[in-house]
Amino acid sequence: MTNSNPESPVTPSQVASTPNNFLGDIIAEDVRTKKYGDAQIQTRFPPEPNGYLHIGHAKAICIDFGLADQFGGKTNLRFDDTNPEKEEQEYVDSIMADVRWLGFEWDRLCYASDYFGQLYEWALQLIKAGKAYVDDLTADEIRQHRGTLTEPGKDSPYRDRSVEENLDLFTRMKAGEFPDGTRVLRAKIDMASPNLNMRDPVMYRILHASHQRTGDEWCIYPMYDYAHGQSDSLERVTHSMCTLEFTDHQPIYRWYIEQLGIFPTQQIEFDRLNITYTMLSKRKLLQLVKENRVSGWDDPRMPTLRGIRRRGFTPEAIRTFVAAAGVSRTNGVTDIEMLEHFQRDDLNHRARRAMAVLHPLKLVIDNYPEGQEEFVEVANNPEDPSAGTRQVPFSREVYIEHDDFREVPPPKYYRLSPGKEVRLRNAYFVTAQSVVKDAEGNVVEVHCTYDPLSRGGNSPDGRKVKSTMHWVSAAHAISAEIRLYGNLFAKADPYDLEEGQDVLDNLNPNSVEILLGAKLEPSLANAKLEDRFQFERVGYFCLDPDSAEGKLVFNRTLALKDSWAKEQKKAGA
RNA sequence: UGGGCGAUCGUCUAAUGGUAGGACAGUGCCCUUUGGAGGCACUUGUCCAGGUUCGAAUCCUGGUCGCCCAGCCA
Repeated sequence: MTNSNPESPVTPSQVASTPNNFLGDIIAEDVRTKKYGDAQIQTRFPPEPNGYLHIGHAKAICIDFGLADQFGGKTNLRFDDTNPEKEEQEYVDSIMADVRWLGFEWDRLCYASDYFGQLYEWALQLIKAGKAYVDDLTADEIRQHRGTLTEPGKDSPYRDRSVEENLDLFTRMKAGEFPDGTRVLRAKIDMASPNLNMRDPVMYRILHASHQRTGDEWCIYPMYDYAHGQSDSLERVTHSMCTLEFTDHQPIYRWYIEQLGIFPTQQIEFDRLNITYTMLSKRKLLQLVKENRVSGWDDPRMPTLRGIRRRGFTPEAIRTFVAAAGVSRTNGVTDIEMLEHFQRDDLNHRARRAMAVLHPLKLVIDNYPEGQEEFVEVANNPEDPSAGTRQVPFSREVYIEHDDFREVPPPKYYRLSPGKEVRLRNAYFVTAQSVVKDAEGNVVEVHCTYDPLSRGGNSPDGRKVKSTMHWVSAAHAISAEIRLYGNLFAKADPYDLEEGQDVLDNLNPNSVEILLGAKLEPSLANAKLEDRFQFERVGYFCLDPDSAEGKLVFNRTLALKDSWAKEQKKAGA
């Protein structure tokens, strides 16, 4: 993937995959100054297994794995599984699969729960050093004692218990002698700190809950803030990248590391990925699934990796997009068009072309012999000659897109209309002659004549046509269900709410449109899952797993850019 | 309001005291057997006010605006 030879061609995506950013600058400097001696660069991707990964995680993954790779280091996948009440094996499995799908492989597979024993020992050590105490205050009382943003907190009345009493109480907490919520272990730091995170943070809470990995071995569980920094330290993570909201937690991690005298990991924060028309709250995403507002975590409208994968997005495009969007410390919102651009760019180069008519209109070629059929040769991908060609059947009756014929053409309309000659792609020139209408006056059939000399799509006399249209032979067409997807949210900023509204009130009511009458060229009957196609002049599509024997379902990944639609919009405006 | 973080084209992001550049979006033209793709061109920006300096997006001072923090969530 890296290219050190300046003479050899470098593709734009390669350039985009190794951008300069402030994280790389920091690591490069640390490598230069040998801050960690001869130790390799070590990073980690630390998801909590309480939901499916989404495009925002993809950014973190690309940063964690990408940066380590760039500097010859390694990356661990570590599950931050310190809250058994929210975490499930299902999520662990999906996260591993999704990381691999994105194209990354971890060095070590770790769990914060691997460190429960060590963390407990360290807690004992802190108690013995007079740096931690058991607090009997209720959650409510602890909150009240914490103070506010502007007022300092108050010491708990249990803050000055003896080491012996703390040791006794904490070991009994572990032994299961106390009910949930009755006591916690807290770090003795500073109740007056302007950083609320430092006002004697809770280290352990009592939770008689079964953990997906440790079962019932523990009934006390460490808080994230007590577990995270030490987990990094234990894995000798040199650079621990995380999102901006954890900036205020750095002092806690450092405090534990200093008190314990263990390996000092360096944490560096970066901005979260935000995308227009998209919502990346794990909690809200869960709600969408639970309330059946979408078909599941893998609904093609979901911003989950599972969802966009089913929609037809590729790991390559996601990685290119993440790199292009960049990383900084500003809170911004990236235009979803940027994601779509890199996905189209990727698919344009790789996707096999096919012809599919979404809204069929029958076109009868009056001077084409009845009962005759022939095959025309079509390039599988004009962008890639090595993709070869295929034979597509042609006959007297074909389907064309309803929108490709206008009885009364508007200005700048290049497609078929009475008396106008156009090209049926790779086949023949045809000229519209007459129409058949139903009782309501809708055009239901168009009759035309063709020029037999224009076989393949060119006339020997050099005649030009203004438009080329896709088509499917009616006699050979296969049917399929087509699902057209749009943005899940109606507003660029889903959180742009009226008083009393919820973000889910901004869901786009038209985020999916299902077409049942589409006609496709027969070769599409052989489509397999993960195959990607460009239906020419329409968009990029992939086979949906809902497909079954004799029942094809295609998802539209993205529509092709449409300058005619833009033209119409301008005319209408 | 206490603390932390941040502010560069419409959007995202470079420039690390020395020509404000790229990508996306937009506009126009060219090309085209996909109104796709491609090519060319164009437009638009350093939050504000002072200061230091030969020279400031960058350094200093003071404002303004935005984000995060008061879970026994992560």
